[in-house]
Amino acid sequence: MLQRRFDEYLPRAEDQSIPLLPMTYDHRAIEAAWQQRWESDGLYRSVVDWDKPKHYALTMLPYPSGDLHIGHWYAMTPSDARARVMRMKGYNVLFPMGFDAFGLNAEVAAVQRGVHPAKWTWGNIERMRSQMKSMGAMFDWEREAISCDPAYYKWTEWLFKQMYEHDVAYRGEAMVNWSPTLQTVLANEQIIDGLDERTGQPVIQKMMEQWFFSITKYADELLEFEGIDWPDSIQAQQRNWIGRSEGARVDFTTEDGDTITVFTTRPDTLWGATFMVLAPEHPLVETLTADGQRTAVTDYCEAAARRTELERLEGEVDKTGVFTGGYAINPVNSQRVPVWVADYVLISYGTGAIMAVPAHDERDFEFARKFGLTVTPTIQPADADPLDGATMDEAYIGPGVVVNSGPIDGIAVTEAKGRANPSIAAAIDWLDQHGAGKESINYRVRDWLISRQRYWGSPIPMVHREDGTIEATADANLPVVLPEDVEFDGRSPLGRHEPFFAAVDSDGKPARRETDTLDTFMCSSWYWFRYLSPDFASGPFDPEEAAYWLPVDVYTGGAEHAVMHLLYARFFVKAMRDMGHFEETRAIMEAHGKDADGAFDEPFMLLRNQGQILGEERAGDRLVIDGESDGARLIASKLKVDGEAADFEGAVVGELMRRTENLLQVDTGETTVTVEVPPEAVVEIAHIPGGNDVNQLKQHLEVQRMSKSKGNVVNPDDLVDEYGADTVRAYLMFAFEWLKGGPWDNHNIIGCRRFIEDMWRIGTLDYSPKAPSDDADIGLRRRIHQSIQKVDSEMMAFKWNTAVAALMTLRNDMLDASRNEAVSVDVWNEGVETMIKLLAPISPHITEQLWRDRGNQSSIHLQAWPEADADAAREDTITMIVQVNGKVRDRIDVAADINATDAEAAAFASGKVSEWTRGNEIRKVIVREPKLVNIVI
RNA sequence: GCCCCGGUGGUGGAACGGCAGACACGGCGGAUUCAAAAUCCGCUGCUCGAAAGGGCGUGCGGGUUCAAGUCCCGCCCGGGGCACCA
Repeated sequence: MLQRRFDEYLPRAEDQSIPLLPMTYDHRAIEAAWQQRWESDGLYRSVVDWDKPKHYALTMLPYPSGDLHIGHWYAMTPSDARARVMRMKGYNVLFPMGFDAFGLNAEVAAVQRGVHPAKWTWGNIERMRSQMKSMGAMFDWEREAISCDPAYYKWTEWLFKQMYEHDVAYRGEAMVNWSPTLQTVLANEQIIDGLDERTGQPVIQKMMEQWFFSITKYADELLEFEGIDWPDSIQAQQRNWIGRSEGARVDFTTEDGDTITVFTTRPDTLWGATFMVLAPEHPLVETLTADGQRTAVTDYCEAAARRTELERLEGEVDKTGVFTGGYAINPVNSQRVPVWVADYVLISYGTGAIMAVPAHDERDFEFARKFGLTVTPTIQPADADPLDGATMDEAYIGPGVVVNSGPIDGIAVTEAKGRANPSIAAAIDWLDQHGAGKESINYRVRDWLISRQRYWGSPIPMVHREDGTIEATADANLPVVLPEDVEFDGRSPLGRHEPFFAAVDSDGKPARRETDTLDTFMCSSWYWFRYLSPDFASGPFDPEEAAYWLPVDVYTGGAEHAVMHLLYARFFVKAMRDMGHFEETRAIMEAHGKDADGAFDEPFMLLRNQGQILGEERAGDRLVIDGESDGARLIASKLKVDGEAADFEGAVVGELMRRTENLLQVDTGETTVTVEVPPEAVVEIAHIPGGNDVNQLKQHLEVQRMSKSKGNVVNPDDLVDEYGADTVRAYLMFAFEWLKGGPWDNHNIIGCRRFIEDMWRIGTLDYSPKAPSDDADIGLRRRIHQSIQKVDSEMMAFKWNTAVAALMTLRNDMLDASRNEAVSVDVWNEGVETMIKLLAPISPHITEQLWRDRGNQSSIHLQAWPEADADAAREDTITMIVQVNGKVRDRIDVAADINATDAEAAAFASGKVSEWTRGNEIRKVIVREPKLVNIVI
């Protein structure tokens, strides 16, 4: 029988500092005591040791927003568990933590509360650091880096200066995104559908002089993912974002002699270019416009400027535009083509001007038909009547053969892009020979706009001299410190704070300091270098540390950073490499015999993105639905939430089980009905007054991100207090597919709490066998060693749910063994110790307590990771599947090493099989020893 | 429109092309209890059947294979990214 030995327990006299074992499993006492003890022992300090293999595990650093969120736990604790496994496997593991502390959010939040951003941020850091400690993670706090600390941003500034001196950073004028709400410019990556991704407010396009990083120089290298193991979706997103298109740049000449350069992916259709279109912001619009058209063009451009990007993208389905009155010459056939202005051409892509080929481009076709412009086909599809520009009713996009195009007539047009398409290759060659244009690659990605008209960020270490030139602040004067005695009124105070902006240049003349600050994404583009040596005073990182720890082996964090942080980080490493910042590190690596090739091309060798924890799913509403069935589902015409059966005649009444979009799964008590709620359905929701429709219903039922305003926040502190960090950690790993995430569910956590309590029972059981048997020993050892194999491989693959499941299965086996009392004490102990070790990365406190309580002096977290004994794990009998025509008809226990002949014989000996084969010719027998026999009749 | 990822019991989720539904929650039945909670034992995809056992089942339709949740083709649906991108 299981028996607890609560009353037998006494603290071990020889080591009073080990926390006392509580009488019962008391997670509060155990967790607090061990966290303190680990800290005082420096258990998680990581120090360079060239005699041991290193492992740099990194998880994205939090932004100090106030409180630690369950999402932080979800992201960080599996990362911690993985780092712990690597440590137990003998690696010297670095697992640091810090804070991404600058940024607009902190500034806005602090000012709203009437607190200084510095005070607000540092307060939050204190709070979150202590909350993080309650996770029991193995963070090495000695290496903490905080981006708003002058000791940190000195090097952010220094790196900016390096970029400037190496022509990677530059000041330039460009059309940029300006947020009137935030009173600052934003990077393209921070704009989604014309809205600022943080506040959801519209941004407008403005011509402004700003600081940029020329990330476009690295576009091609950033498209390469060779040698790194990153998720497909992140690679795809980055490739999409970079948006490489192969084609040509072609110069058209206006009648005034100006050049209009266009980019096209289809130079083979140049002979069909019957007009041109400029973006309203294009610099040549002004000069090209004929007097008679001036009013119309000016009005059009002004109207376009007033519209936000959002309206331009979403509002206009119909093409608009106006003729400038000007003409240009098509260089391939010297034809005179009219030049139009239209906002379907974007100033921010390509050259802001296009050649329009209405016959073979849908947008140009629509425009040409609307304004009565000439359509000239230059591609003839095979097996079709000749295309007629006057009568075509849509643009032809497919393959064929080139026509009406002089020198390239007759060449095949395929679906291939770039030079792989014979017609495009021929056109490019022709352009090249005639000096009319050249092969060109265009990227969608723009240079990274890094200046912000905000206060709470790293200062840009530049001064504007009286003569209008710009110079960098001398290294000796870094960091340029952000002043704290400022007043806030919605705009950045720096531009009005004379003690800050009054500077002197290198000649001693008065100068004005740059008052924009750096995008906070720059701070987080190099933070993993600072962790290596947060106090290092003569560079951003100590090459001695870097040589040992770099590169980062495993990086985990949210996929929302796909085209921001994760792209910038890659760019940064490449730029730092090209500026020579890793040369000393490389030399040290090589001196230690470590291969430095590729160590500085990419920041993170392996990347995994956890999913997101959403608010708890809303179900259980009582629904009354009237509608008609289309066979598969019920189409609702009227629907009432929390209504009564009598509300509609003949209605379906039931409980909401699940909602996806406008499809509801409704449990009527007898069956589950799928209900579709079309937009025109009449919807009544008791506590939402007024006219409701399917959108209110969605709102009402939405499973979504947790937020304070929605009141669906799961507070990790409360969970930890109630269940313990060990249980919460295990639950977060068990309840979700880690890479996917999902809605929070408060009910299932009890299963993990039971599991942890069972671990306690097993670990504290005073076991003695009643009837020891070798069979029992062999059986349990098999299960133990199979569990080691399973848990190890699942953890290495980030499959935390199945790793925990395997441990739960072992728990069940151990509980069975404790009841049967047939295994020897040695095997029982082997099971207990293996379980403690395998669980240690997931639930570090209870395992430490049990381990020490079993008389061990050293921490569980310093023990070697269990290695599976393949012989012990091997099954000697297995269940062989016998199929007839692929259907399972019998299961037979056979020796695991059975040969094909015996397996077949065993299968035919089965009575169940002969019932199915009787009277039939055996056509074929497939034997997959030792697992399966399939008899085909 | 293009790119990426998904769709499996009441729920979260398991399944090297080879026993679909591991593990857990919930549910049902039982034990214990004066009773409840906790705990323990059994059952739990749907369906026909008293049972033995059978049939059906991984979004839909085809295909490859002795064998398909898994591979291929074509759809539908959901999530994410890009998008008047020249």
